[in-house]
Amino acid sequence: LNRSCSLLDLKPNFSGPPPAGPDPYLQGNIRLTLEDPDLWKTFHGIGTEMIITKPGRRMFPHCKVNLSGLIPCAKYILLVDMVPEDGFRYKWNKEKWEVAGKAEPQPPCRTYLHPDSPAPGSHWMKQSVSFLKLKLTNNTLDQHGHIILHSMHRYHPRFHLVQADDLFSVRWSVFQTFSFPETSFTAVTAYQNTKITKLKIDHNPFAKGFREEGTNKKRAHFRVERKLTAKCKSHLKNNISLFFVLSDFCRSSYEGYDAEEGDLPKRKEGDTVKEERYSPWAAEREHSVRTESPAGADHRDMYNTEQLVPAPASYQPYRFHEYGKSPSPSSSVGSSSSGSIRSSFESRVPDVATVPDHDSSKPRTQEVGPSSCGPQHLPAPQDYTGVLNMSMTPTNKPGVISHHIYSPYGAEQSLGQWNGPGPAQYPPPHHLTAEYPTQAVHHGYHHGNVAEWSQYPLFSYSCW
DNA sequence: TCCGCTGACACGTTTGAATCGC
DNA sequence: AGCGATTCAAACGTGTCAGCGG
Repeated sequence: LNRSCSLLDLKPNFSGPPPAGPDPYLQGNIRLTLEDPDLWKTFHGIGTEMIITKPGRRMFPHCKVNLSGLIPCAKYILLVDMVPEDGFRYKWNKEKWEVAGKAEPQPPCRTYLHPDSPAPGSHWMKQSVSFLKLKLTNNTLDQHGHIILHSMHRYHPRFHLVQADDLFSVRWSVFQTFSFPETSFTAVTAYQNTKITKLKIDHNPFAKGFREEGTNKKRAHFRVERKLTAKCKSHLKNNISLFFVLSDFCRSSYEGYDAEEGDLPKRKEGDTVKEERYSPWAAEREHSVRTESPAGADHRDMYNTEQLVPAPASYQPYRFHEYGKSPSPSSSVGSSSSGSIRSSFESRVPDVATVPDHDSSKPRTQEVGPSSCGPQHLPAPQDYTGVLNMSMTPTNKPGVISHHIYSPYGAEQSLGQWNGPGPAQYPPPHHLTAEYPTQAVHHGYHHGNVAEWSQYPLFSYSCW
């Protein structure tokens, strides 16, 4: 059932020291499968939307993957970032998505580091890996480390698996990238497609209160009260008698209620979702038109692979058919390649934060699960919990990379072993936006020394 | 006027501390 | 005293919707 992709190619990030640990050859069977692919496909068939809010909003469905083929004893780091699907902004118009212009400048690029990282392969493989706590925000000044996105823009999550004992050795490590077409979504501040709303309510336990069975009366009552409150505020502000307020409310509120009841049959149409399986994004995903990509990007990906897992043939072609005339600009480009696993040599710079001064002798307080792999002098997993901020911050120490790690589980601890900017863990907002060097994207794999590396953000290729 | 965004709200789930029984 | 099961309240996550503002 699971969608999966096997490692088709494997190369070290760059010509640095060889990967620590076992022979990379042994890693050729690594598989990363998306859990609950049917649910994702159901959403994708309609056109997944993800709410983004200032305080941050979880994804639903949330990213959950299974890993296999890892070396049980070797340590791995698992990351997720969000990649723009294309260079456009969209709008919801008459029950479909339309291009509404060029994409806005890319927000500060962040990567979410799985809280368990780093952990041995046995840990990653023993159960599914959930990114439940990953949050999306539209607040470009966000200080919590959530992934920043633009509303009305399309993205898809991308998973990065790095074999590394810790974040400090990531640079010398092999990493692979995986993505799944059906996980693409449009970031929105309010749902546009009512079918998506219905799907979310039906499948998300937290939204159980909005399901049609049972609680309608309560919510209707709630709406009435809200309406009264709003009207009272409004009318009182204008010194209008409460008598008229109430009489007006009594009329209009029930009109509203009736109208909603009348809407129910429309909502029921959502039940036909499965029959109507289509996607506003049709075939464009296959083409991945990144029309706004920096020139020359194609030459950057020499040492990494992205395992793009296309939807099954039975799934995507109909979308292509249904939306062949989609206004989406990419739908008219290229051809579908569904039906086979594709390894995409997407341009990117495999730069990962590295701190040379890491004290490996520091006592460890916790290991990730039982391990029979002998002594491992590694930081406690939570040390790296959270999100990597891709922004660059001036540091006092030459050669120190100042990627910021945000941790929803303990910000203080998360950076405990980094020789980064210290108190500037949450840098002034201007660091978040202005210092993302797009030029870094073009010079990925020739790093002479650590100081030079510090110019480059982690996975900067994802932002253009 | 339109439309995207925001914040307050009710409802349900999750979490963790407190309590109880063995 | 220690452990596991249960209870309960606070925290959190959710979609809704009126109002705001560009």
